[in-house]
Amino acid sequence: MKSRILVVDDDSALSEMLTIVLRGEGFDTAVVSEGPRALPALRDLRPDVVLLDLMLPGMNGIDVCRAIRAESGVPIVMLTAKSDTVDVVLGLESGADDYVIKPFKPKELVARIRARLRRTDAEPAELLAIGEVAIDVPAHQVTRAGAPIPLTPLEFDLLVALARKPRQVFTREVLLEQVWGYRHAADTRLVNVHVQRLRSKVERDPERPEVVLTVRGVGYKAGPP
Amino acid sequence: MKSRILVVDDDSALSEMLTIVLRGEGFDTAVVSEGPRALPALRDLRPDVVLLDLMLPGMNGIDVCRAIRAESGVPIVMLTAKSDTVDVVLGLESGADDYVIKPFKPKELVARIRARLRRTDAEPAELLAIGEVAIDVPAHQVTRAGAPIPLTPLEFDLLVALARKPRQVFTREVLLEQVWGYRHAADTRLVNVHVQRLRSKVERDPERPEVVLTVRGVGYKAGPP
DNA sequence: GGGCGCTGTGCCCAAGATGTGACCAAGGTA
DNA sequence: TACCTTGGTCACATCTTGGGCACAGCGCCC
Repeated sequence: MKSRILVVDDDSALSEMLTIVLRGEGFDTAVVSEGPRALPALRDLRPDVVLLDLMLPGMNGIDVCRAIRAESGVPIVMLTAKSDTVDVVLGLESGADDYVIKPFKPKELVARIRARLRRTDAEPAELLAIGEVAIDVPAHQVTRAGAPIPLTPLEFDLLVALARKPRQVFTREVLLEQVWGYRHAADTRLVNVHVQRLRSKVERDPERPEVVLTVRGVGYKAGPP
Repeated sequence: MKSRILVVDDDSALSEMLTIVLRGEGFDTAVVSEGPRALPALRDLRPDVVLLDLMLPGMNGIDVCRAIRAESGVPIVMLTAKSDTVDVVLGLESGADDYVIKPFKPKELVARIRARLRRTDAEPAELLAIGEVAIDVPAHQVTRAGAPIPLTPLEFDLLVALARKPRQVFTREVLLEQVWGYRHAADTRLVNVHVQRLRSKVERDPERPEVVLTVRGVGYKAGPP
């Protein structure tokens, strides 16, 4: 059974691109280019996900989002122009479930949509937290105060491994085994380097880590409390 | 051995439902309906997981969460009303480990709790205490009245060795063997020096040790319980 | 083919941890 | 009291550990 996606977007070039990408990934798609037409389309098509561009003429994307949410629990993924946190926060408050920042990679968008589809019928998201950093494991996304933090796959796995047992110390050997899959300890400096890279992205002040802490002579652990 | 779950929730309908579900799944449960009662319950019951309703508005759930975290590493799973609020909550650095978004299916909640238990149960938290000094072995952390005390690896090992058999006297030779791994006694003054360094960090008044006591002519022992 | 992002490795440096020697203080004994 | 043994204190040299670059190989996507 194909999943149906409703695209609400007034930029015809973009919506055409989206249509091609999504059809190529095996989704059914429909496009409406004006906000007010989103609601009728929603009722007719009963899409599984709504993809909503925040920049719409006539009706603000936020208002469209609220209107949709008022009468349906359908997952809404928003497209926003910049990483402007104000937009993101507004969007989430108005009922959007997820957002993607332009410019985005088609693969990323698709991944995000698939994650959203999985989540509605399966289990709720596995959400981990270290301090004010949130980790959405199935969506493969890390955010700090709502702002997304891009991580490489390895960095993500490393962070998740630590976050799943918060406050517990992991030796470098254990991390090599759990994250890298190395059976017998190789060069443990590898871990140092990736911890440092992870910190440079995740920490507010990498000089004073709060998320990934060093336990000298032992290893690392996910931060306090 | 049944796992104990402490439910902190002021919504009696919900907490009743939770009790039924969790008992049906083989957990022991206890419910407190007011935030301030959570801490005493925590000390009495020593639950394996705390299930904490955020109880918006007012957000006193956050305060309860912080209070719990200040004195225990017990896993905290939060119930929150909407996915929108998760980011907000995270910004408050409450110290929760996991979040479940309402409305949730009972089976999902149980799955999440089991996952959390699996993570922490793998290595049952080894908690030692000498007087008011607490030692969390897997976390490699020592605290006095909630305040963390930084120790070097050697100092930590030394303290743990003593704390594992409180009141039992260890000769310097035995300590050298257990902590340093020296097979045949080297210079035992080494032990003196490190005991002294340990005391300077751990003792309230290093002149009058209460944690690491000297037994003249024999060795050292962990202070009275 | 070209560019880019991810990963792994080598090298250097600073901070921290450890071991040792010398000296002092306290307690016990003749 | 004088002396001896035991433990505590301090200072310092050395070793270890972790962090910070820089760079090379590789795979992937244009």
